[in-house]
Amino acid sequence: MVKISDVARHAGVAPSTVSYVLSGKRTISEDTRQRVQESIEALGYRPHAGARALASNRSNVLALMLPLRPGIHVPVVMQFAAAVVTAARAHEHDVLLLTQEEGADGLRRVAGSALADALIVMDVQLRDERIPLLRELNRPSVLLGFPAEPDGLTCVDLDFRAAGALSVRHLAELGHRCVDLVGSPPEVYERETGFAQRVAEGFAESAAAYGVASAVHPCEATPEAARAMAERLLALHPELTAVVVHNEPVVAPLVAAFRELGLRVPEDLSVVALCPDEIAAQAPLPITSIAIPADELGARAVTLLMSKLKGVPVSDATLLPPRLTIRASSAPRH
Amino acid sequence: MVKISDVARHAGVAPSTVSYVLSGKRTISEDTRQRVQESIEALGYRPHAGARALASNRSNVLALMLPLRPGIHVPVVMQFAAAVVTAARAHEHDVLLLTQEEGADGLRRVAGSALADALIVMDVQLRDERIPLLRELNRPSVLLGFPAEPDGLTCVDLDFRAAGALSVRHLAELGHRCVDLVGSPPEVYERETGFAQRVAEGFAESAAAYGVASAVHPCEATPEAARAMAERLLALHPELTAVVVHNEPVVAPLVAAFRELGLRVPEDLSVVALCPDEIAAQAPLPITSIAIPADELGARAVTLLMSKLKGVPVSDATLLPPRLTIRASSAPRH
DNA sequence: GTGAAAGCGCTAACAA
DNA sequence: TTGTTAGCGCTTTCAC
Repeated sequence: MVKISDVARHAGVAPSTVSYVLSGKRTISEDTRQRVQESIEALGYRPHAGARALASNRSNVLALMLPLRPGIHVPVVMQFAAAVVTAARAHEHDVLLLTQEEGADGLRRVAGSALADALIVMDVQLRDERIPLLRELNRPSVLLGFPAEPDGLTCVDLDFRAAGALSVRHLAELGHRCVDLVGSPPEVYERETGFAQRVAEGFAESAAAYGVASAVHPCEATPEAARAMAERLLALHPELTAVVVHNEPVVAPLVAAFRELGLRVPEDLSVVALCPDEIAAQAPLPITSIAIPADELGARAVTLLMSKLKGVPVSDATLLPPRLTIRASSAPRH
Repeated sequence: MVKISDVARHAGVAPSTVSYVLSGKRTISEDTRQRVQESIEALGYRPHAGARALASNRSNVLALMLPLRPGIHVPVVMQFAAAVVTAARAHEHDVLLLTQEEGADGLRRVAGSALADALIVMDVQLRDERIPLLRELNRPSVLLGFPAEPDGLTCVDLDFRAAGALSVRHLAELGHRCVDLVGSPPEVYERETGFAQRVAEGFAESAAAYGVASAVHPCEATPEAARAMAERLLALHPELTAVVVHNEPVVAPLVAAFRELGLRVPEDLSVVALCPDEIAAQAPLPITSIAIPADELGARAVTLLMSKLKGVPVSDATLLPPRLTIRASSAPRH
């Protein structure tokens, strides 16, 4: 194995000089830098990660804990992971993969053994055993999502309130005057003070602002519930011309149900969904949608961590703006 | 930070004794072991990963390179990754995540810097820039899939030939006497001497063995091609009662096409697919299928690496047996 | 602008 | 069965 002293000898300098050329932590004459770089190339030198971590107290590794539980949409997780790895590499860091299964112990382990300098935790629950740990751990961390008590933690997420508002805005601008929200299952609203509520709030506020008649309907995540919901909505609001859906499994069945009930989409009824792009794009009728911006979330999580590692303070909450992709399911009211 | 000397002092032993208690590399009296363990607990000691890697020349980290390119079915990748992490943890190892994008350089980097002890590479292409590197690198590796020249490399994959055979066997046992294979796009057969051929071979051999009439039809991966294929098959073989599909995007469209042509599935025509379980299970009509056993592949890849790390030789090729899941698309011929 | 040398925390050879 | 100690390869302080 080629080591720093080999490079130093080859270049006719001290090992510390090689180290400084690599780190840029002190000024080196152009001449020496050149020679050292050439020696590094010539010998194919790569610093030993462990030795580096030991001496510098930095592993240059981020730990990323991903959920594997059902209900999480897998492509979104992968997209997020890929974005994290790519962003980390751009900052000379590597990524250690942990599964949610490992829980708080896993985080404690990689932090305690100095395997990782910082932690990214996806799929944060409102009451999460990892939260208290992350507080006491003296390693920077970023959470994807917001727990019940986010104070002092750095959290990143889609701005769900803005997403709810944006869905209404899109429909209002198409001329719709009556829009209902088909939401998540009832227990999601009861149990969590989380994103489902925020979508509903943004939806309701924006509807009020646009003078659009609106209502929110929690809905179980089954095709049968979707069918029943479609019938109920038509019975309740004959004047309904647009629907926002925030409930992934229900998107396709709901559209199918409306069609079976004799409504044409988008001619008679426009549909906007909050769901992963894969679901919206691959539906029989491509659905206008607002997606979780997994790429941006991953990249942002990493840049936040990098700031924290440098000691630069960052804001606790980062809410990414929603983006709406117009597909075939929404059209002007007529 | 608690270090090994703190534990040693607390337990009244030498640091090396603590090390040996942890590694089990020499016999320790039950009494000492007990005291040391208690001190470890009491102080919350965790060995410094970098120091360990430096002194022992082992990082206890596996690098896992995953594909993100389109065409790869994402849930399968995630499932594989999860299995690798879980298996690695069972062997006291962690997993470093690399993206295919990093290519050979990424592997060289993590191997050269001693970040990882061993490498797992998924989605191996027939002509892959990483293959020559893996040969010359003095780190054990396992490939998922088979390159053109697999000699000397440790490869793991589904036994595609057996999968082809199994699909026929299932249908033959249901009484079908005429079975066609709708395969991958033509260029896959031309370009690759890989899994597509092996499926076709296993299919053809098994058909011959069961005395079943059969034919192989490459098929483009589009709904239109699926529709055309359905028409063509019916025209060619009016007596056809079963079809095997090895072409993910075509599974659902093909079934739909047969139905539109007046055939009932499975009453008039049985269908078996080689595709990820998600696709088979979530089709409008759940499809009897043989899946890529991502869990087993991941676990096996890790155990193979562990053997290699211990210096135990392993066989070059590991072919996992196919498993067929019976769903609603296959039934006895009548 | 550069060098010398003291550790970082652990493992494993050697010694008892 | 246990202790002593010499590194592992790097970073960083101190010195010039």
